[in-house]
Order: sequence, then C-alpha cells, then structure tokens
Amino acid sequence: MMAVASPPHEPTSRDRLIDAGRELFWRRGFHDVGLNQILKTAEVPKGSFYHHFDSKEAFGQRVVEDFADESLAVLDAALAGDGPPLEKLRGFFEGQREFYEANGCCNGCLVGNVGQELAETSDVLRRTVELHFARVRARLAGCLGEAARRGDLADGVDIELFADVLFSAWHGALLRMKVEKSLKPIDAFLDFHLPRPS
Amino acid sequence: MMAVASPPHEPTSRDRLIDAGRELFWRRGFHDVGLNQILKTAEVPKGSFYHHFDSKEAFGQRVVEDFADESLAVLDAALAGDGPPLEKLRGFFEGQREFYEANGCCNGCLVGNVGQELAETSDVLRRTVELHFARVRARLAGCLGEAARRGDLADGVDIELFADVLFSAWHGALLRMKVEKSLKPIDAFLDFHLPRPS
DNA sequence: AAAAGGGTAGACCGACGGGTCTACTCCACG
DNA sequence: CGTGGAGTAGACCCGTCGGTCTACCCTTTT
Repeated sequence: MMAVASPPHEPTSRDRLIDAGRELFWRRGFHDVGLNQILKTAEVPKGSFYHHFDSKEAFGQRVVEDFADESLAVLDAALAGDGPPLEKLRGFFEGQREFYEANGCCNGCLVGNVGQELAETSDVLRRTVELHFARVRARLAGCLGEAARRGDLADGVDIELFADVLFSAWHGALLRMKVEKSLKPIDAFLDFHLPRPS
Repeated sequence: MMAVASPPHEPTSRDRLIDAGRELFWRRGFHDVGLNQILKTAEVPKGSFYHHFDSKEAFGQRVVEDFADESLAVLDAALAGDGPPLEKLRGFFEGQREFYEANGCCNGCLVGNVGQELAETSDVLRRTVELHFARVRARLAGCLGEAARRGDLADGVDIELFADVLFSAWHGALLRMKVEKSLKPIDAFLDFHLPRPS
C-alpha cells in the first residue's frame, strides 16, 4: 500500500535508517561506519534494512540523494525572491557559515565528503554526487547571470567560469575548515568572492 | 645500526611499506585499504610492519608526511629561480594539471584526501595535514608577495587573503576533478586565478 | 477463513579487520 | 664464541564486516 501523507506519525523505519545514515556518514564517513552502527542508531533490525535497500552502497546513494535534495531546496529558497542576486548569494553562504560555526567547524558537506571518499570506488555514488554538483553549479551560474544582467558584475566577467570557481572554492574552503578547525577559510572565501558592498 | 647512505640498494621493507601505503591510500583511501593488502603489495610480513610502526594510524601519518615533504619539494623547486613569480606559480599548477591528466583525472591529492577522510576521527592525522596545508599556504603567500613587490598584482590585493583563496580553490578543483572525471575544474581555476598573460 | 505479501526480527555466515605473539634469522659487538 | 637486539616470518586472536536466510507478525484481499 502506498504511504499516503498522514503527517504526525512516528517516522517509518526506512526514514529512521536514512536519518541515521545521514548523521553517521556525515560525521565519520562511509567506510568508517558499519551497518550494525546504523542499525543500532536507527533501532531497526537487519532484516528491515535489507528489505528496504539492496546493499550498503545503494543505501548510501539514497542517503546522499535525500541530503542533496534537501540542501538544494535550501539554496533555491535563498536565491528566490527579487533582492539583489549577489546579496542573496552571499546570504546563502553566510547561512552555511553559521551552520558550520554552530557545529564547531567540523564535518563539512556530506555530498562532497562522499564524493571524495567514494568517487574512485563506486561509480553509482560518484554519479550521484556529480549530478548534485551540476545542479548546484547551475543555480550559481543562474544567479550570477541575473547579477550580470543587472550590471552588478564587472563587465567581461565570464559567468560560467565564475560559477565554476566559486563552487570549487567553496568546497575547498570546507575541506580546510574541517582540517584547520577554523572558519577562516570560509571567511576568506566570502571576503574574496562576495565582499560586502560596504 | 644507522642505515648509512649506500645508494643503489634494493629498498628496505620499511620503504616498500611506505610506498605501498602511499599508492593504496591515494587510490582508495585510508579505511578502504586493509593491512593485509598493504602487506601483500609491499611483500612484507605482518611482523615487520608492527616492528616499524605502532599502528595503522601511525603508519598513515608517516605515509602522509613522506608524501607531503616530497610534494612540498616539488613546489619549492617550481617557485625557485628568478623568473616572474606569477608565471612560476602558474607553471607549478600546470605541472600538477599534467600529472592528473596523465592519471585520468582521478584520486586527487593524498594529503587533502586523508584530511577529508580522517580529520574528525584522528587528531594525529588532522594535525599532520594541517601542518602541510600551512606550509603550502605560506609558500603561496610568499610567491604572491614577491609578485606584489614587483607590481605584477593589482594594487590593493590582500596577499594573505589571495593565498588562502587560491589554496582552497585548488583543493576544491581537485575534488570536482575526481567527481566529474574532468580537467575542466582545474582549467577554470587556472584561467580565473592565474590567467595567461596573453 | 484462508492466502498473500509488506515489513520486522535476529541468528547465522564466511571473510576480513587491526593487532598480538612466538619463533627464528642474521649480524654487530664484547 | 656467544649473546643481544634489529628485523623477518606468519600463525593466531577476536571482533566486526556486509550480507543471507528463515521465521514470524500483521494487514489487506478474496
């Protein structure tokens, strides 16, 4: 039977598995977390896990997709409305900054982490991450294009190139944040690429 | 007895272990590679491994340090001499680009990978990576400062900030390279941050 | 009432994880 | 000569790994 929307129910075991996976994979990575750990966290027996997912890898894919969709929605929400696009963009990254600050500058982005850890060993995961990356990059380029059309960007700036670099720089800053346990790389990113109008 | 330099000898088992670790960790990450795999690759028995290293973690640290020292030497060599600093810098990154191109756009940088995978679970490894990052960043800033002194950089550019962003952007580009299996992010980095004089 | 099937429950599997331990070889030093 | 330490060799330990399998609800359908 289809699970029709009947909101205030306790989450299904499938949901609890995804949540546990998200949390654990985010904090410790894919290979460092065993099934039993996930099972224990979600309070779900192994039989249910393999009823809902074909393998740990397939499960990982679902976890990443789920997280990616959600964070894409956050980005879209930040870029919606008709404010100045560059300010909306900066607002989004500042929101991220705050999130990481509240979390002690650790862990970084689940999608990026999984991409880094599994790109060479799981083509399924690699493609999943690749797809999400492309979507985010497209949003960035769209926003930048909007800014260019309004004349908020210096003439001659290559939108696509800028979007590429912005996105790379962001992920690099996240890596350095977790290694250096500091917001400095994030702030440098913000100051350099999206300086406050001042 | 100290191993005095007597060059053309077959490598010691310790050396073979480090080499195997470097290769395997680079290709597949730390957690995805078991001791037995390393042992088999290096053709060294377990007893020797634990004679030379206290644990897999300590071994990982040595592997990273070894690799980090070597790549720092490559960077120093590229920045040595008295050519225009910005060109030397671009030359270095172009050299890296070529290396990755020859390797099929995969794996990325061992130090960055280990940093990402282990920063939250091993403080030893985290600090090792952090130290290397700081060293590279310092080289970058030094080179940029030289460029500024020569007037090769636009006035008002913050050297430290630029070095920060450059370094982050590079690691982000490496991540995207391996996920997207493409040199495009690397080229975007080069074009944006270190454009050819043209 | 019976059958069917989604989902729960967990015992069980062989393989492999990191790590320990003992035995042995080899060579420098006294 | 013989002893001690560096290094080699690999059997062995137990815990955990991802995954399978059977049994058993419980609800829906007929």
